[in-house]
Amino acid sequence: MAKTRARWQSGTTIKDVATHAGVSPMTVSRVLNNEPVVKPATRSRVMEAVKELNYRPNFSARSLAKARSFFIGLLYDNPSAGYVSEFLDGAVRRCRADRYHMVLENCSEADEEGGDLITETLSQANVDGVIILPPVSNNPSVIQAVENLGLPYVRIAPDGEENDAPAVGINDYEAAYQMTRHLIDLGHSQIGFIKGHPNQGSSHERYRGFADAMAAAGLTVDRASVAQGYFDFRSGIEATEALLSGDNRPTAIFASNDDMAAAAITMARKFDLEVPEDLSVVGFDDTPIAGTTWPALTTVRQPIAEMAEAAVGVLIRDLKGDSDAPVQKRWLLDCTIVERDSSAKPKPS
Amino acid sequence: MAKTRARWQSGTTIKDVATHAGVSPMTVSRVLNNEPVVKPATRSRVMEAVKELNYRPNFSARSLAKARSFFIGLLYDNPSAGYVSEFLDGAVRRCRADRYHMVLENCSEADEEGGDLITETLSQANVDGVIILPPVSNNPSVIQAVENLGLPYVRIAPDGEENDAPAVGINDYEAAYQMTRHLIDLGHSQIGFIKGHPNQGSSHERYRGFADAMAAAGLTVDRASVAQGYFDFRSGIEATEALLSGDNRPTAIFASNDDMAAAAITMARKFDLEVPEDLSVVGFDDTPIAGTTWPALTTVRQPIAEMAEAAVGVLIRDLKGDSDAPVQKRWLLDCTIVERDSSAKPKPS
DNA sequence: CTGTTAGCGCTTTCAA
DNA sequence: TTGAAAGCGCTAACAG
Repeated sequence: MAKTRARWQSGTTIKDVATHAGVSPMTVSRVLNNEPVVKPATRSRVMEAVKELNYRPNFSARSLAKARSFFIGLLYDNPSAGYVSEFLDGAVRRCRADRYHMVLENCSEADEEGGDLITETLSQANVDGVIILPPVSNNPSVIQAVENLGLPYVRIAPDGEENDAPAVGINDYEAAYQMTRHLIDLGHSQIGFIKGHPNQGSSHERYRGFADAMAAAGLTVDRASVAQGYFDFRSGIEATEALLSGDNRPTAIFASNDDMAAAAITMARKFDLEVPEDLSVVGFDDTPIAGTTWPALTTVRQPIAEMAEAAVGVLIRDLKGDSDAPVQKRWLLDCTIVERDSSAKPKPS
Repeated sequence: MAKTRARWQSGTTIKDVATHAGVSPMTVSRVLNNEPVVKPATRSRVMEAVKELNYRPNFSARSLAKARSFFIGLLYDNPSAGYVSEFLDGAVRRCRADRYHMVLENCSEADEEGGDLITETLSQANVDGVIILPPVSNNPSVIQAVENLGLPYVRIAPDGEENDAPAVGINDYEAAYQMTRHLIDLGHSQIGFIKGHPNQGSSHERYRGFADAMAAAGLTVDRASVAQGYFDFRSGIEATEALLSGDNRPTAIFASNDDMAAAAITMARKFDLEVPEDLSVVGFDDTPIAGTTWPALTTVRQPIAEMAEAAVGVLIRDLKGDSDAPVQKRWLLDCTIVERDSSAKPKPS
């Protein structure tokens, strides 16, 4: 017995369809690729044959002939879990519209291997282009590897402006500015801020947004009202303790991410402060945690899925090569503030 | 000027390498595929040529010739974010060992489309096999579509036993049993249980494990000590309230997942109960939330990455077809209990 | 151990 | 508007 052909192949080829429809394989190909030149009558004849034979094109063959794989690689490391999966949603959705597919590549070992692993993996994956998630989007050796392969790529939320490859990110500054305004508009003037990890660009942007909004409102930001955090829960605990132990206790705390905001809420209780009555707490990111704090957290929602769609869109456009105009290099999407229950007017004291 | 060839192609082919090394293309192919027959001297000569020419194999061509794509599809919907991303880690890692790659397919629209979308997408994706995450692993129309395509597949944590395709899951019953033992061993005898969503098989298994452990210890489980939840925070709040309002207030609460356990911790405070001094609370899943409750949550850790590795391993073995022996159909991996700060001995009253 | 031949299934190119 | 020929880059099968 002949070794069965791979099970995923339906077995029928374009040739069978051609015979069945009484045309040449080439015509079938044209129909399948939606080329407009085919006569409607012929087209429908072919379509019928396709249906009847339950024909499925072989995409390896197509890739080989077209020299395009219709696969897009996604390089990630281990950002917050929610980030990847929400990103995937957007990316996969956008891909489907153009019949592309996402291939995943974990880059956590990229550092030791110095990019060689990426090079090998990526060329095996046979992708037409690559999307690079943070923090990999700031990893020079990975970027280098991708460039050496000659692959077009889009970076997500990269820190610096070191190169001119397209990048998609969020407007951290603006979002932090608006969130600060939200607190100010509620009537707060003593606002504490918990910074993010100093090795990440967004930390600085968020702080800038906060500081500028305060300044614009004529409010002062002194040392005592800013605490250093590192994006994790534990550091949020310590930062909050510092903020709440001072003389001029703030009536609101703006943490640079949700984990630290959750910590602030927890810590408030140790100080016998009710949230939001005695202390408003707001975060950033709208991670799942925001829905499981008590009270539920007012926070900044990143349009992660939209970023994904944008990134895939840019890449596909590039791949198609139908944009001769110099492409825009940097997209900054706007966030939205999700008002839940952890922020309110300060108690009239 | 000729249309440039796709950028991901290095341009050099197996033929160039062959010429450069003074052998036939076939020999190069054998070297590249690690076939042991090649004479070491020849092999190294080829390797050098590969290096010098910076040759990268074209995987579409290989796929076409081998009738295998080396892609594995991952069908998911939207389980908890952490689940997907941890699963991916394990899957991608395991794939790399055999030079496979993961292609992602979102199935959230599968219900309306009745499987047709999946059929189309999947045949385009050109995958050799498929791994199906919950809750899709219980979606009959998706399973049907995959089977129609003749694709081998592995389901993750499916509920029933309706079919005999391979499946990988965790031993919910055993884990719940052990966690209950943990509480009993600490000295608790009044233990409240918050059930999970009744439409999921794991809810029942976890409850069974709890009930059996209690029975085995000679402890009674009455109506008042079991509350219905639905896996979300809100339902955990209500369930805990019910549990804590009764006459025989429990000294420990076992929630069927972490979200509900987080709710239990929150609710305990409303009742002026300290955790774990007055009330122990334990969860299930070890989601990121478990690290951001206060106190940190004792919970059951699922070996998600291991499940992924197992699933990919099974699939690849099947794909290789090198196992003639009837394959095992169902794997149940063991969980581990992560003891943190939310469980302790009951206060001597 | 290595080479030759003949495709894999589709698309490009050119001709009709 | 359609078809014929000639590969895309690689590997199975067979010879030697």
